[in-house]
Amino acid sequence: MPASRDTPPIIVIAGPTASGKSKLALEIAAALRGRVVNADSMQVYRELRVLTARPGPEDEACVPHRLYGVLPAWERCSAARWRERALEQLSGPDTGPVVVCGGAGFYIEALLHGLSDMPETAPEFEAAGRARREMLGAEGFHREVAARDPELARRVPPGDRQRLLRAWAVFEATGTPLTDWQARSRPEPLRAWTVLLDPPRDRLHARIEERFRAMLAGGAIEEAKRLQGLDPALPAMKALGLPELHAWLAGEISLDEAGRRAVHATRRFARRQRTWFRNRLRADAVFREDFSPALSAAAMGSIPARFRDGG
RNA sequence: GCCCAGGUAGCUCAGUUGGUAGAGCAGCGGACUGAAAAUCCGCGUGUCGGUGGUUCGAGUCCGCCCCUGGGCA
Repeated sequence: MPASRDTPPIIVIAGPTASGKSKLALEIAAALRGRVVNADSMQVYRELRVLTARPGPEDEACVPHRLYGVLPAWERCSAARWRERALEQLSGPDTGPVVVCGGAGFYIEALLHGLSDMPETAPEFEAAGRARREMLGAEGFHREVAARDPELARRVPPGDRQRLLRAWAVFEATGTPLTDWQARSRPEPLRAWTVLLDPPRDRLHARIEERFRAMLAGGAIEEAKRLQGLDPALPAMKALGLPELHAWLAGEISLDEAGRRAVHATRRFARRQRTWFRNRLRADAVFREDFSPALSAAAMGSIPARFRDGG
């Protein structure tokens, strides 16, 4: 059954960073008279424009872009928060297909397959967990999590502080193991047509490098300066290139070195994205060639009629 | 030309009194249910610069040669 009457068709454009997603999404949304919805965890932050290669005003003038730059950098986005807002986009007054575009595999999965329903946990619990881990050490903390949620401790190694912290905090906040919450059923999956861009590694690497140079020329330094002084633990402060530019601004490394590190970090990120998409995303159409008008036409052509209708 | 210090994995280097090599980084693969551009997990054969010798056995000891850095002339 196609998407129900009150839900617009969903087209997903996924792929590693610098694979040409935004451009393709724009073209598809323009052709089908739909809109682009951001599925990138960093492009949601208002102050991050250059460093995240966010679509510019010209693009937004051409086609409606949603969920880009919608949160200030000092707030914390999350898959759940993003998902809620993305769902709003599916039930809003707009017409035309929704072209979900982004490199955050986790976000895309959260939207399409949902997250188990569970209460939010106040940030204090996480802070307490951090202190606890500091005190007990990695192994000790892992054992403590194991006492509360053995199933999770089995899955998650002691080194994975983020997941352990989350599990600890959820138990402290709710008295119920995270695993139990996660065992709750997820909603019905949403139907979507998923296009994956997966260009050759060498091309991707070259593009990442030239793109970073363009970012520097395009105001990345000013952008980084404006974000100096914010808590480096904030998600927005983890944007690729930002810590590196901050290190340069602090006089710790040369600009060249900052560039090398940023490009390097971006490549590694692209590798993780490919792993996710390759193994976890169920793509309906995969394009491995470089971005081009021909690819754009082919991608467009892959979309079945029932996903084109703006109903 | 002489003296010294080095030449070991793509890079930086370990290698105990001789028992046919191992870390970090890079790279690659993988995981992923409210931080995800995050957070983790796994994967190490390489003419030990070359060559001749000593030895049951040489990255390790000896000779010669080559290369790199530094010093003295």
